[in-house]
Amino acid sequence: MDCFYAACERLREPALEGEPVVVGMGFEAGETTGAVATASYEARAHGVESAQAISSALERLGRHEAGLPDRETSNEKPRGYYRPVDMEFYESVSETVSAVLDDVADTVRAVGIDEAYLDVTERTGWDVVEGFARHVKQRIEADAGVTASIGVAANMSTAKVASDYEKPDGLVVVNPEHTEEFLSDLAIEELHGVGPVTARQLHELDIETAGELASAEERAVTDELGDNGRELMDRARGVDDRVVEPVGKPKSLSSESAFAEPTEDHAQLRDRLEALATALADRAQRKGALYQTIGIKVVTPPFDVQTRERSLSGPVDDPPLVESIAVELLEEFQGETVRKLGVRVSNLSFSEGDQTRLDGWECPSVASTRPGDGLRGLSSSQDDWQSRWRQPTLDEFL
DNA sequence: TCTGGGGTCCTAGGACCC
DNA sequence: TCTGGGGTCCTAGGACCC
Repeated sequence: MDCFYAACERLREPALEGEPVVVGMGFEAGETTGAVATASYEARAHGVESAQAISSALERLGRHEAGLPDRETSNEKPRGYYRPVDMEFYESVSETVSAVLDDVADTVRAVGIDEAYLDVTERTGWDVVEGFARHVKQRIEADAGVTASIGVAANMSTAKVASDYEKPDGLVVVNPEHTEEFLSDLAIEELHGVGPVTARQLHELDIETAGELASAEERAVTDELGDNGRELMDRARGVDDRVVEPVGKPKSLSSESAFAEPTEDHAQLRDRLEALATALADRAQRKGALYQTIGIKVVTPPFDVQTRERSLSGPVDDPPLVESIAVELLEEFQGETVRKLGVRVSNLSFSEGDQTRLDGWECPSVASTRPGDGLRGLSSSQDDWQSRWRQPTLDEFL
């Protein structure tokens, strides 16, 4: 989808059509930290980009204040419309789009909220696929009111590149026999899977385009990039054997948040971590996910990411335990200045049916844990709990 | 580019097992 | 106790993506 969040905002606020629109976190009153999630092309023209700090975005593009008369004159700084992220609304639009995709494709693999791969092998043919794709675009626009860019190719990685090639509202068909030709002049940065690090490594090998990567000496590339290098060379050659499969169940769930001002106040850190843990455990419960590993993420200035995790002897749905383990893992960072915290559950399994609660399995000492309880109390109750879950040893079994 | 939030996959060492 | 070969799981970190 093209500038999906901004397109959604225009859907319910048509006056934003043609105006610079910026959607992001931290745009609401009282918030100071945040970043751009999506900028419309009009906003991008002023240098506003995804992932940009809100302060930088505002420097480039001022903000229309709601309710104030528009006093814009030619010599005034350009202004745009800033809107906070509203995931619920975007998800509802996304569902409408998904319904169209499910209808037109054999298989759909959703990638995030605004992208998908479609296998349409059985629905169309190379001679008529352009018309087919145009039809899909029209149906998306008619049903959901937002535009998509489509790339058609013989495999996933080439189709992805093709879809980015003519954004917005693009439609690019790469016939199988033209794949190499299509890719040859492409900057390596445009290949899916090449980020800043890989791009730098490739530049060091004097490789600038997909065509150069395709014909590079394999040894040189794999020495630098390992297996990933071989993979990227295939992609650059238009070779990709992956099959379009629907996304499965999530493998991990996480919740994180940044502080307006980095802090070393451990009580404040713990409070934030507990709130994150509670929200995360709640989300896992709603999704029917059991977790066997609980971890935290601690980001210290300038941007050092550290993670700690602990695995249990069996999968659980136990919100108080998520909280107590997270807090225990945080102990190690006592005294450190922290700019961002996160909690994660992984090693997920999903119960049949809609099991939302393992009533009767809760360990009483954990259940009775109060906010003021000491950590030692928490960890010993966790040991109790673990002993209930541990697989019997051979001795016990015999 | 001074950096939000939610994910996936890969690597590498260590513990442990047969 | 100067030690093969194959394998799994756990933890921490890193690159990348939307």
